[in-house]
Order: sequence, then C-alpha cells, then structure tokens
Amino acid sequence: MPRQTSQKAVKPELLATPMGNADIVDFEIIELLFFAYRDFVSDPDAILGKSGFGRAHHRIVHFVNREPGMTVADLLETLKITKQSLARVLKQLIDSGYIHQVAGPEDRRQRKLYPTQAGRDLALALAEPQSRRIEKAFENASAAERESVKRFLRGMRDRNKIETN
Amino acid sequence: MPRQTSQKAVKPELLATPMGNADIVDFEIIELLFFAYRDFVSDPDAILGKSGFGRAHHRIVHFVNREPGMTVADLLETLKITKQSLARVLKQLIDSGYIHQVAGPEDRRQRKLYPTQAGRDLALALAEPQSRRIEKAFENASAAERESVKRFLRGMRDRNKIETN
DNA sequence: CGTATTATGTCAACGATGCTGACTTATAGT
DNA sequence: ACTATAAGTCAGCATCGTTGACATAATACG
Repeated sequence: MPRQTSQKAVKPELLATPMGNADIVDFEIIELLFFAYRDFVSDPDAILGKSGFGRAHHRIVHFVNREPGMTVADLLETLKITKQSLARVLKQLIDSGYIHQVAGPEDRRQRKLYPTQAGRDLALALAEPQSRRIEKAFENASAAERESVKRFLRGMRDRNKIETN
Repeated sequence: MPRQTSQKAVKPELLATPMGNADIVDFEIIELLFFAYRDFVSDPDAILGKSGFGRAHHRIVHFVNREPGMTVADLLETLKITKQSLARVLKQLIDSGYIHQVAGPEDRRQRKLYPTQAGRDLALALAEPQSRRIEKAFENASAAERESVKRFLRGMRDRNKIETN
C-alpha cells in the first residue's frame, strides 16, 4: 500500500515527519543517554559471561566493593529492587566465594557484606573497560567540563531521599 | 534458616576497605551513570503500565517517531536486539494501532515504520517527564556546559559504525 | 531464466532479572 | 511477653533478552 491508495475508508493517519517538538522536549539528550548507557553496560558482559554471571551480579559486586560492610538493606536501597530479586543473585555470589557475610557486630540480625579477594578482582575487571570508555569520552575535557558532566549526572537522580536514620 | 552458627576454621580473606583504585578506575562516574539512568528510565514506567506496555515498547515508539519511515532493519541496528525480540513487541504496537507498516516503495521487502497519531502522542507523553528531569539536571548550566555533557555522552558510544549502504 | 541473497516474519525453547504474596527464623526493642 | 525488624525462602508470574530453525516474498545476479 503506497502512499495514497484509496482504501475502503478508515485510513489511519500516518505521520511522516519527525516529531517536531524539540522545542519542548529534549530528544537529543534522551537518545544520547540511551546510546551511552547501552554501550556502557555492554562492556562488562563478555567478562561476566565467562563466570556465568549477569548484570545483576555486576551491580552487587560493584557496590559491595565500594562499601564493604554494607548490609542487605543498604544494597536493596541502592539497587531499588526487591529482597527476592536480590536474594537469588546474591546467593550465587556468596556460594561462588565472591562475597562473604558477617553477622552485624551490634545488630546480629544484619548481614554485613564483604568482598573476598576474588570479588574485588572481579569488580575491578568489570570496572576497567567502563573506566576506559569514560576516559575516552572525556578526552581533551578540562576539569571544569568534567565537573559539568558530574553535576548533570547528579542532577538526574531522584531527590526524594527518605530520611531514615 | 541457615543461620550460620560456628564456622569451622578457614577464615576466607574479607576485605574491609573500600576499593582503593580510584586512581586508575573512575568509580564515581560509573556510579553516577548507574543512578542517573536508573532514575531516568523509571519515569516513563508509570505511564507505560497504563497501556500494558514496557520499556521495550517505549524505545520502539520513540525511535519510530524520531525517524518515521525507518525500516525494521534500521530499528534492529539502533536497538541492538534480535529480530525475534523486536517482533514480539513491535507486533503489539502495530496491533494496538500505535505504529503502521508500509511496504518500501523501492524495495518492497522492506517494511517502513510510521507512527500513528496515537503513537506520536504516546511517545511525547513518555518523553515529557524525562525531558523535565533533564532540564532540572541542567538548571543553571550554561550553553557551554550543556555542550560538554553532550560531547561526553556522544563519546560514550561505540565508534564501530559498520558502513552498510 | 534460475538460483542465491536479502528483509521480514514466525515457532519453539530457554535464560536473566524483575515483580507480588505468603511465610519462617532470629534478634532487637519496649 | 509482645511486637517490630532484618533477612531468608518458596512459589508463581511478567518482561525482555537469547538461539536455532524455518517460511515467504522480493531483489540481485550469473
């Protein structure tokens, strides 16, 4: 059915022009974020495949390494996923010896999470290609420009921060 | 349940200090990207839920609106997913009247994709909260700073670009 | 013309990662 | 003692990605 074949009736209106609302909606940044993140997370996948892990494992290993001793509740809050989702993946990391749990010294209900050496090695191996990509994206960027990027990215986060302490 | 009681001996080396390789690996940007994207994509979810769609639908509607007349192959290349993955979701959008297909005028094997008015409306509704978030993240940013952010995000993409014409 | 290639669609099975709901256990707080 | 909290677990389900195999139609080409 080319452009203007006269069909019975109800010709559903096709729109052939690109969305022309660039004045009120920032399509460019929306797409740049999509492409940037798509390729950014693709880096670690090859490495993860070898261990039989996925992106969910990556996140856990990353944050536990960044903040050793964080509790399960901390991790849930950071990742914004459910306990059941986390459990499945976390268990694999513990069973495989990448992460260890220790009962909290003050509140023994808590499980404080620590990386093993293997966990730290994995986290580092996964962060490396991502870091190289970031460095490449920043090439020739001044300190001020880098700061602009950080400020932008921080601004993209939700600001709700429920006070729970 | 497996409330671990006494461990035999084997004290596996726990690492209690945060990963100290910030000199060679840019953990800060890695995390900022994670949080930014996590919240960025969360915006449209509420809207999508109402239509019974998901993020996969969002991406398709977005790109078809941005480049009406793109082919299925174009879309596959853009999203970097498989034909089978795309088909399932694209079919729903077509059946629901958000996207229409037209046989290519020169190569009739192709299916050129166009948004309907409903498709355009949906794309716009989904882009809106994201755009607002971006504007907020850019508040008080100069044109030069915005440009720095764009340059960074562009630099995060893969540069392979296989010439296929 | 006939064959190969290409663009798309489809069936089937599976895997990763989310979700909800319901329940248990151990510990802490009052 | 009673209640609340931190964590773990079981069961089922949804979304969205994958591979592999095959079908159809149209184009490309020797």
